[in-house]
Amino acid sequence: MSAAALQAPPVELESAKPAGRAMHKGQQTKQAIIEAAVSLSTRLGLEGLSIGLLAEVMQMSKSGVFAHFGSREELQISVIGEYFVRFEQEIFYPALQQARGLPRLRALFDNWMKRVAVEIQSGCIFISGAVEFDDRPGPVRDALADSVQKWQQAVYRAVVQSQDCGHLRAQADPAQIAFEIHGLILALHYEARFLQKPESLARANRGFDSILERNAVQGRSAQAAD
Amino acid sequence: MSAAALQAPPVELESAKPAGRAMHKGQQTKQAIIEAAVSLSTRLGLEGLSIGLLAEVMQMSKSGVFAHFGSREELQISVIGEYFVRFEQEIFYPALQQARGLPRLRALFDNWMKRVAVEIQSGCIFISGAVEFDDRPGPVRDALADSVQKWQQAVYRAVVQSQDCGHLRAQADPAQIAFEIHGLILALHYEARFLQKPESLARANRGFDSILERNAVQGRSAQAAD
DNA sequence: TGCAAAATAGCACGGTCGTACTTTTTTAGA
DNA sequence: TCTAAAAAAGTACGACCGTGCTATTTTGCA
Repeated sequence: MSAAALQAPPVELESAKPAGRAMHKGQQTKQAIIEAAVSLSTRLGLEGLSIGLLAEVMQMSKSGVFAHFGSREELQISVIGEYFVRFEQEIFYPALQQARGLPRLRALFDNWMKRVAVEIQSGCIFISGAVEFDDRPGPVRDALADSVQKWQQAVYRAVVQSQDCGHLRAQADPAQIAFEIHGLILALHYEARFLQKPESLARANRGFDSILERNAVQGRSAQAAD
Repeated sequence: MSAAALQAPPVELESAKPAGRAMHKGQQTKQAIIEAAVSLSTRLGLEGLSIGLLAEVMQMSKSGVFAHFGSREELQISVIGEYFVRFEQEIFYPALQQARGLPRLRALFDNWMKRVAVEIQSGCIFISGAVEFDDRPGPVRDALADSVQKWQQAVYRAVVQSQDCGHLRAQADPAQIAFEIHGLILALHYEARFLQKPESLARANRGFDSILERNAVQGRSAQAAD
């Protein structure tokens, strides 16, 4: 027991501060490496991310970078984790400030669109990763799928809440709505980033509006909706 | 001029037979290599396709394979060409047998769905390639984008024809409809292949029906539709 | 059937990759 | 300030990559 107590790092406790909480040098550079790795991965994909290139960007030696992770897979998993955290912070949490139901669902989609508008230039790990790992089982694929599904759950809940609030038809299938929203985002990403069609952003927005209209409450003057 | 005539291969004329038209040995094996390459590329992506692996599959030497193409890029372009031809033959041409308008559009989508149902196991070069080459300009990207756009044009035309035939509302934006169809296919591929959700096939079909309903001719009893 | 030409194989090169092992430098607490 | 531990660098290895160059084998027409 006392041996275990010795192994536990004595610091760690004042963990309140979000970004700059007292880190040792190693943790700081590890965080810096991960951020550079995320930036590289969005552009080159998780498979295009190499330790050599990462070391070059960081102006470190390959082995210096490598030591922080122990394997390439662990590095990739760290990247996925960081990417997911940003996803939450940029899209999910801000949307929580909107009222439950349609307003929040709208905010979720709008924030998502804003993000994709940026990713048209850089790329999205959840999309490129799905292609890279779709028949390569293992911990990286699992981490990726977990993150994506957590995110999809959030969208799904927002749809269900919109039904509960009477903003969307109760008979509508919420999973079908989430599926179609997902399709719009994927088509936007494909056509804007690969085919370079600038009108895609407006197309995705129109598609979303059309989904809401089609699933709006009928008859009784559409209660709180918009 | 006579020199040009000499360079033209003297055979080539009885080109009627679809698969086995009189080839020299070289052209036969080249075709066999391309077919193996397509099979590998659907699973591993155009970037995952390596000459070494291809040689192993073909039971040939690396240099033997390489000589047919002169470069990896040329090999990739050949794969894209072959893949496109199959796309046409499996999806596009059969749909032409249906009557112009909604029936043909439906056939196009149905054939497409049948194909994607298979690609859930293998993969789709037009999807993985878009991710791999979306910020890598060059002849491969161009070949890929050309093929995709040719296919999208075909879908677009089928939509416009459905309007011309009075099967779909004339006021509808055909490009928007094509965009949303594309989204359904992409979501299907993503959720079925990566997330392994078997209900995605039904979701895509429901989405397509919903697009048709929403854009059906109003009032006057929907002329020839369905 | 012989022979040029086409097809295939063999081999080597420089490059990048992930990662193991060792050595040096930097860090931070007593 | 001294020193053990943490962090980083150095080096090397085996694997695979695309591709050039040179043999060897196989083809198909005169």
